[in-house]
Amino acid sequence: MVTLSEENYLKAIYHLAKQENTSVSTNAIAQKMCTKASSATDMIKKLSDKGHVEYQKYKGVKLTEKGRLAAVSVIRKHRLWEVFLVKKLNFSWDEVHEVAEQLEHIKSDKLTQQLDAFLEYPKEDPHGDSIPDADGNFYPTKKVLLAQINKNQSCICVGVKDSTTDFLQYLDKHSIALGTKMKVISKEAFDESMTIKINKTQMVISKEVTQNLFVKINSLC
Amino acid sequence: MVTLSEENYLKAIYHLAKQENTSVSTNAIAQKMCTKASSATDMIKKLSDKGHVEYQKYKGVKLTEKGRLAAVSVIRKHRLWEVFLVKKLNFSWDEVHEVAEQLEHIKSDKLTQQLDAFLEYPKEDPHGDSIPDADGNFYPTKKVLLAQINKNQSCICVGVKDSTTDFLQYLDKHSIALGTKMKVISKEAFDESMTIKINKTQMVISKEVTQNLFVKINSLC
DNA sequence: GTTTATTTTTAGGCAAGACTAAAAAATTAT
DNA sequence: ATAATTTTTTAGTCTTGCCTAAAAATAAAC
Repeated sequence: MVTLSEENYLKAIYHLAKQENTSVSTNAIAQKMCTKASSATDMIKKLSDKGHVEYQKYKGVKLTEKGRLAAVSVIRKHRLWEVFLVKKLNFSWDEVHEVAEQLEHIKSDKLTQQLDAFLEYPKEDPHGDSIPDADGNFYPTKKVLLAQINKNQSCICVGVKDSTTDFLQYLDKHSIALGTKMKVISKEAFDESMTIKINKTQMVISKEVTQNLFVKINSLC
Repeated sequence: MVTLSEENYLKAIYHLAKQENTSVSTNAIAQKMCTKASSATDMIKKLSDKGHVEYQKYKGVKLTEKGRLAAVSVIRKHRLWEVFLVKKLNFSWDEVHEVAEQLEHIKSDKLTQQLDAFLEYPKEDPHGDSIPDADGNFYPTKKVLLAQINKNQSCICVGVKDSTTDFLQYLDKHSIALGTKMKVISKEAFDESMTIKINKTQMVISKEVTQNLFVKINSLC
């Protein structure tokens, strides 16, 4: 049995290591969890005892396969619930995270499985992040930052890098959502701003936006 | 802020007092919560400090209006989630309770409200129990036990009194579910068993069943 | 290659929620 | 009405997850 707190630490470690299984420092974990380093050390010992991480004093931690699966299971649930909230309950991008943080800890294999089916096996959450399958495997999409798209190329919004409320609200305000198609009209060398066309309307977006919006190249047009 | 544990105690007290606001004993609470009386006393003090119950030493507790609303809010969420699980995720009667026990503690007014709308404002959960509205008001259905239905009367199954797994599985096995229409063919004075007709098939059911199945009289036939 | 700064760990405490054992109040029986 | 029994409360402990302060290990600076 893995506690709620343990699940949150595992998730934090997973995200800090970002797929590669690099070693994660105690301080980094403490910072991500908004606790003190001593609290992180306590939890690290517990996770180590339970076989979720490999731990050597002063050397940081690495997730074991057991720990990775536990973390990915939580991430899978989090992302499925986000899809549910947006698709079925009309939540907007910036409202889902907090609730999904709670829902991700519900323990019921049948629930997760049936929810997945009910949502018709989505591959990505509303922020464009890949949803792992029940075995913990990801099928990542080849998303790139909008900044890397060339003039006259078309693309589809598939996610965000920065997921702060400010940015998500900016996008909502300018009618940019997951699945929105856009075409790059021009790029300014000076400030790296970009003019894009969505439907019939053109708009200028700053470097900050182009570097935080993930898109998939739309090969159809 | 009301903790998970506090919510569970409030719910237990509410159910023990069963609508009327009668006084509930420490022992009864402890038993319902599967803890010891001393633990119940501890929590009672905390709930009293927070204004959720009126408490006098050795005299038991009564819910305050604040406490009642907190309890009903949890019950509302529990029952809405049960409807969701059965209607949308194909859970059966006897599988929902455990999961709903977890989901009922998710804190998000918007979630509850949107879930209610998504389910099209159900009035009853899969066991036939009334779902309170957002203000904590119940609109109870006039359900009666099947035992009280007269010969040749028709009725619709709306719930169960005994919600043990054994009973729910018995019902599943005999194709009796929420909404199932049935007609009383005959009643035996000897053992209080009953012959009922569901669709075209007749079956004999024991006193134990008739006294644990809630039905609504079907005035249409 | 010491010395200084940073990171990490240890040690000792605190609050929540549970427990056991014993004391106090209330209830029941004689 | 007093004795016996049951219920409830108190007192003291335990575990989880957090904290602060101090010690130990590592890393950086000179």
